[in-house]
Amino acid sequence: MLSLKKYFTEGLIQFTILLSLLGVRLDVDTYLNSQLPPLREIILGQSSAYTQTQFHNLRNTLDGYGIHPKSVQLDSYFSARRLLSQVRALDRLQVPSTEVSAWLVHRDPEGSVSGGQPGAGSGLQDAGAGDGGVRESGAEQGFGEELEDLGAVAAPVNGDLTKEVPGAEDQTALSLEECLRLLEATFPFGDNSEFPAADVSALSEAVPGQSRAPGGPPSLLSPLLAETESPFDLEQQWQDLMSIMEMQAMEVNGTGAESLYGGTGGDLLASNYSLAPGTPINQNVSLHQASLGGCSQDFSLFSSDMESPSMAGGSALLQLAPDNSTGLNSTFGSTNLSGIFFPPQMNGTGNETAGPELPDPLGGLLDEAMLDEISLMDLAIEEGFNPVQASQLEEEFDSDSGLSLDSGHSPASLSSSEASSSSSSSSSSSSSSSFSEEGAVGYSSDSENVDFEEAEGAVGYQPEYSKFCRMSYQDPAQLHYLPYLEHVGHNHTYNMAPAALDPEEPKAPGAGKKSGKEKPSELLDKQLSRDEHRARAMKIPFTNDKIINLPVEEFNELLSKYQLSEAQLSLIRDIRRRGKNKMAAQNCRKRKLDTILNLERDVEELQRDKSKLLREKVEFLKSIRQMKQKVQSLYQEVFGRLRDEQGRPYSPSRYALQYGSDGSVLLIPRAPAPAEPQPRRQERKQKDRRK
DNA sequence: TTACTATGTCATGCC
DNA sequence: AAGGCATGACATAGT
Repeated sequence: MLSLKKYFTEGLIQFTILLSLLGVRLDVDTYLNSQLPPLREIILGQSSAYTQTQFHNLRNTLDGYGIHPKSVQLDSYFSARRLLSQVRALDRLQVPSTEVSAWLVHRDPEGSVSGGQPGAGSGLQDAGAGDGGVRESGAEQGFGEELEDLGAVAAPVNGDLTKEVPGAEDQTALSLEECLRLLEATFPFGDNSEFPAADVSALSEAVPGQSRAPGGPPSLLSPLLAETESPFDLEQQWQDLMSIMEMQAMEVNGTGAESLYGGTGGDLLASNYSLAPGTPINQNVSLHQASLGGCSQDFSLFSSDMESPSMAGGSALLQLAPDNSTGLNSTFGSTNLSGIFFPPQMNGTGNETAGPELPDPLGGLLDEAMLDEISLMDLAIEEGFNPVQASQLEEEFDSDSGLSLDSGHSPASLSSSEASSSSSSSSSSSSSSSFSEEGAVGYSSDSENVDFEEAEGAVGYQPEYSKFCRMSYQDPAQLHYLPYLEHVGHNHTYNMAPAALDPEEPKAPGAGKKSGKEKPSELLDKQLSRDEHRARAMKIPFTNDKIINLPVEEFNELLSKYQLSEAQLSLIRDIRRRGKNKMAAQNCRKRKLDTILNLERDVEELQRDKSKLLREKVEFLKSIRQMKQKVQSLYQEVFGRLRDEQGRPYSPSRYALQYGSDGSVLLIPRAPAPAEPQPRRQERKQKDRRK
């Protein structure tokens, strides 16, 4: 199996790559579905989940085989963007069919071009871009990207490729998630490593002082900083370029969610910094830090965007978040921003505002305060999650890996509404069908006994199914929605074996009123229940139907009309008791069945709700992160523009901005400076932070 | 033959 | 107290 798996996957993936290079899209699903059912598992892993193993192996394969880049032209770039969008769409929409696309990814051997962005170019082989294009976790499930974006809670990634390779068996297993990552690593927003040289380099070179010097200081591209402001409106160019790419993306995925996800404004945000020249790849920067820190140079902030396409794509949120000043204030309150916005990577950046290593500016604010408060574990507790599930979910958040809240974790999740209920619905449906079948069988004898109902006056007792079915609290018609169940009928009259009949039963079965029926007596005998046989044997002068269903008063009156022996009376009472109990048992089972079905529906609904809430949570977390980044950026802008009496900028290591609850921003000394009675300078700026 | 399902029946508790 | 209902447990027959 293993050899087959390896052989097949290698061959198929390589072939797919070749086809992809030729512009042919290969639909693997056909092959997966038709001939070898296990092949789907071979390629995609169990439950079509894109396993981590394959995730690693793709990288392994690409790395090992050293796929070389083609000359990437602008068209190919857009094609790559389209493929990226397709991959995203696949991830989002839970594509019914598997489509494997291949891309050529390479690392610039010189690294000069790719050096500008973390994760760019190095994502494949180096994986050393820290949080760059390589993620440790390979969860390729539904919410992968969204959860990826939650860099605020993402655990640091050492970016060591070897760490991801261990245990990899299929060398060429390809997952969509991996493709996405590769694409992100190859064509990150603003990335220039694999970017068409004709485009990006032209843009980059067009900016003086923003050369691609690998070791160049990651100067902040804040438009407000005169020293770093490029005479060239680089952002505008990038916006134009990104708008084109967005149109490309829209072609693939026109959903509204994609706008939030796929990256409109997020691209813009990323584009603001995407061409930060010579921004070195901080190999040691954790994603956590990357997303929260790096204010001064923005490259860490940017790197998170690079890593998180969905994050970068949060344009709508990005623009909406600042408007929500209330929420922002409520979130930040009068937090002393001095300890919040201090970028950890300020030192060595060449920016004069840079200072020694400083705490993560927003980490303490959002990560610990916000994200902890709405931790998944809390959610798990509130929603009754399985602790294991919750921890796993949180772990995947931390690992910044993909996650399918629907299919992957919740056994039933995959909400039927969306992706969530895939597995849940499947499991539930299977059980549901079984239950339905059971229930239907139990109550399918309605039609079966119509004949007996019509045969009024027959000696044999026939339960009034129509009566008790109507009498039951549930409409029996609901059991008929499964047509095949109508044919399910059972004759449990226990008279199949004549030897089992009471010895006093008359040999001639035609003693009853039904004897005149056209049916053969033997057949009629078989249709009689044991009590009917007994009644006939005891020569009970009325039908079992009357015995059972007459009201007690009428029943007693009926008994009084006849001179019955003690044995006959006992049998009649037993017949009545058993008949009523039989109906009661049927009703009881029906109720039980309905209860189970209702519970099952409730479970499905709750699972859908859970999935929906989790998706909303992911969106909220994304929004929070975007707001955080926006505040970070604004902080940088404001702080960078501040000048003292001599016109010198303030050192971020010594000063910080404090955000007041009333919207004011105070410049305060970072250090408590107990020696100094008062701050050397305190500026109060009434700034409207809202855009 | 065995496992499972559907149904009937009994015992019991409750109303 | 009797009758009826509900239900768990068991038996039986069928698949």
